[in-house]
Amino acid sequence: MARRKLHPPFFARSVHRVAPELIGATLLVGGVGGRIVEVEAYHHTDPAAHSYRGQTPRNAVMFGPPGHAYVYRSYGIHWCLNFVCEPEGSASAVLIRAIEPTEGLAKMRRLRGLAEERLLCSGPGRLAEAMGVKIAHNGLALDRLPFELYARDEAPEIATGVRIGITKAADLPWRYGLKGSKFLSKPFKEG
DNA sequence: TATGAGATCAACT
DNA sequence: GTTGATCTCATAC
Repeated sequence: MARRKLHPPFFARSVHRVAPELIGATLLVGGVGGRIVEVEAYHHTDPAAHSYRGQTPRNAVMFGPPGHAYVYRSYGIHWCLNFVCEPEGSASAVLIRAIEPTEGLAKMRRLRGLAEERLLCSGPGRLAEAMGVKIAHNGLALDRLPFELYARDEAPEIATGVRIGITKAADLPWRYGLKGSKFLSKPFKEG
């Protein structure tokens, strides 16, 4: 498989361009991971975004340069992985919601304490646990280990829909997924 | 299939 | 004190 690395300029654009282009890309953390099949875009003008109300210690990375990882704790227990986008200071990010596991299946099963492959990485909290992502990854550059990001070979069919689990700006269609994938956290409405 | 509780932390009221 | 970019397990239909 031809592997083209994703370089920092890829992320120095609008989240709304970056998010759909991440579908089908390969993400590895510490050598394990797979193909990204579901993401959501969060822009700082968007009431659902952590950055909407300005900078705090938690979301500071979102206000830094693009091409870095923003990791936060969700509901007190889970870790969620985001990619910071756009030029410095714009404070937008793409939430990685689901991955089709291809590399390091055994290690990810061990980290998740789980046998079923379909549920390994199908959800933001799940994929973070499977790849061992935690607060130590907050602020790390995405073009350096332990992160590895590779561009997709061909543009896949993209499904779009409303984002999941939010109450503010819940009608914005900023969720993107690989059409027909079994590894989505939730199916997209048929279109 | 569907709802409900619990885990547990940062930000906000 | 409440809420949220969540998930798992339990109990009820």
